[in-house]
Amino acid sequence: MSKSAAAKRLLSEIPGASRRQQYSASTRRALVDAAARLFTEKGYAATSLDAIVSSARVTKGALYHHYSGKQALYEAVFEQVEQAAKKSISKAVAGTKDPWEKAQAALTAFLRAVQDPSYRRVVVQEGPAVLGYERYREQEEHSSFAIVIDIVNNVLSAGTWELDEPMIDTFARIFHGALNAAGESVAADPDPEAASARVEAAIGFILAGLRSLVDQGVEFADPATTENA
Amino acid sequence: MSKSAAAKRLLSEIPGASRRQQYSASTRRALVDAAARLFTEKGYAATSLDAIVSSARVTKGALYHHYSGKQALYEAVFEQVEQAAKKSISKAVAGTKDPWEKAQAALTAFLRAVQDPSYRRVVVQEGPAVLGYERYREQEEHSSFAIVIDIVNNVLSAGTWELDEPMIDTFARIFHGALNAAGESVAADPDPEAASARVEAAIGFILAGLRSLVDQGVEFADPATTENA
DNA sequence: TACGGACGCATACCAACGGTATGCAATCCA
DNA sequence: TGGATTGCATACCGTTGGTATGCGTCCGTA
Repeated sequence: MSKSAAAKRLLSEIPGASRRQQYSASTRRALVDAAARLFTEKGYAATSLDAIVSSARVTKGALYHHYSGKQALYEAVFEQVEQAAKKSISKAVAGTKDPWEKAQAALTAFLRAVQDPSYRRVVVQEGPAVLGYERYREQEEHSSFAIVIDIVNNVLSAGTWELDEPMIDTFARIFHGALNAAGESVAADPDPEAASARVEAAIGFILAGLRSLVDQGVEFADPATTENA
Repeated sequence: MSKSAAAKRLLSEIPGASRRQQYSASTRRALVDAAARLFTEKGYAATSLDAIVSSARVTKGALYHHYSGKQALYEAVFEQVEQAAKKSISKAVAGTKDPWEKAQAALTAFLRAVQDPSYRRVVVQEGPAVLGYERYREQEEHSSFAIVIDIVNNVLSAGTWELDEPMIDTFARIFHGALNAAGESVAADPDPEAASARVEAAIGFILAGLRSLVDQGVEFADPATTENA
C-alpha cells in the first residue's frame, strides 16, 4: 500500500519542475522511504544498502548519486522523522495560550509523538550512535528540542525572576531527556495506556511542584548570578 | 601506562587458580581493556576486531574462544563500565541518611560518573544501539538505574502517601533519563564546571518543588488508584 | 530541430570486516 | 606418563559499504 501510494505520486508532484527533476525527486523519495522502513524495522547496522536499493527498485549507483553514503541517507531519514514529530507537536499546542496549560498539552503531544516506531528507533535509540553525538545534537537543536526550549521558556519566564539563556537550555535538556526516556518507558510497557497515564501523572506532579515554587515567589538560585567566592 | 599495569598484573591475581586459568583470565582482561579503550575512543562501528586483538596482543582465535562475537565483547565492556559507575555512586551516598540529602548527594555523584568518557560513549551514546534496546534496559536494570530506583523510593516514600511499584519505576525512568541527558550536556559544554553548577541548580530546584508539595501534604493523583470511569 | 554536454543511473568491481573451520601446543588429570 | 582437554593461532569465506566506469536520456541553445 505504501508502494502503490509511492507509485501514484510518481511524477505527480512538484508541478513546476522539469521531467528530469521530477524523476530525480521521485527516486530520492523512494530511497528515503525505503530506508526509513528498513531502518525502523531492522535498525541501521542490520540494514544493507542492497536491501534499501532493492526495496526502492533502484541500484547503488542511484543511491550514491544522491547521497554521499549510508550515513547521509540515514540523516535524511532522521530529518524527515524529526520534522514529522515537530509538526505533530506544534499543531497540538497551537491552540493553548496559558504557559502551564501549554506545557501540559506539549507533554501529551510529545509523549504521543515519541511512540512512533520510526521516531523511537531512528531518533532516540540509534540516532546518537549513528550520527555521532555532535551531529545528533545539531539536528535535534532545530526540531524536537526547539519545542522544549520554547515551552520551558514560557513556563519559567512566567515567574517573577528571569533566567539567562544557558540556564533555560539546561532546564530544556533535562526535560528533553526526561521526555525521551518517558516515551521509551511507555512504548516498551505491555500496557502503554496505563504507562502513559503514569508518565503524565508523574511529570504533571513535577510541573506542579515547580509551579508551587513559582507561585510562592521562591527565588531560583542561578549559579551564574549567585556570588560565592 | 595502562599497558604496563595490565602486564604487571599478568599472572599476579586470582591466587587460588591454576596456571591455565590465570592465563585465560589474563587474556580476557587484555581483550576487555583493549576493547574498552577502542570503543571509547572510536566507537563501536569504527573499531575493528583486528584492531582490538592487535592491541590486546592476541588473535581473533582467542577472542572467539572467550566471546561469541563483537557484540558479546561489547557487552562485557558495558558491564565493566556500568559496575564502575555504580560502585562510584554507591560509595558517595553511603554516608548520608536523610532522603533529600541522599538525593542531592546521589545527584552530584551521578553527574560526575556520567562524565567518564567510557560511560558516555559505551553506555549512554552507543549502548542502546549496539545492544538493542531490550538488552540495554536489562543491563541498566541492575546497575545505574537500580540506584535511581533506590533514591526515588526513599524520597517519594517520605511523604504521607505511598506509591506502588510501577509508579516508582515511572518516576525513576524519568529521572534517569533526565540525569543522563544532563550529564551529556555537562560533558559537551565548553565549561563543564559552570554547566555542572547549572544542572545541580536546575535539578535541585525541581527536587525542591517536589519537596514543597510533599511538605504541603498535596495528594499525588496516582492513575492506578484514581477512579474516573 | 539538431546537437553537445550534463545529468541520472546501472554495472562491475574492490578492500575491509565479522565470523568460521581447522590445527596444534601447552596444561591438566588419570 | 599418557590421553584428553583447554587456549589460542592460522587460514579462509561471505557479506558489506564504497568506488570507478560507462551508457542512455533529457535539456538548453543556436
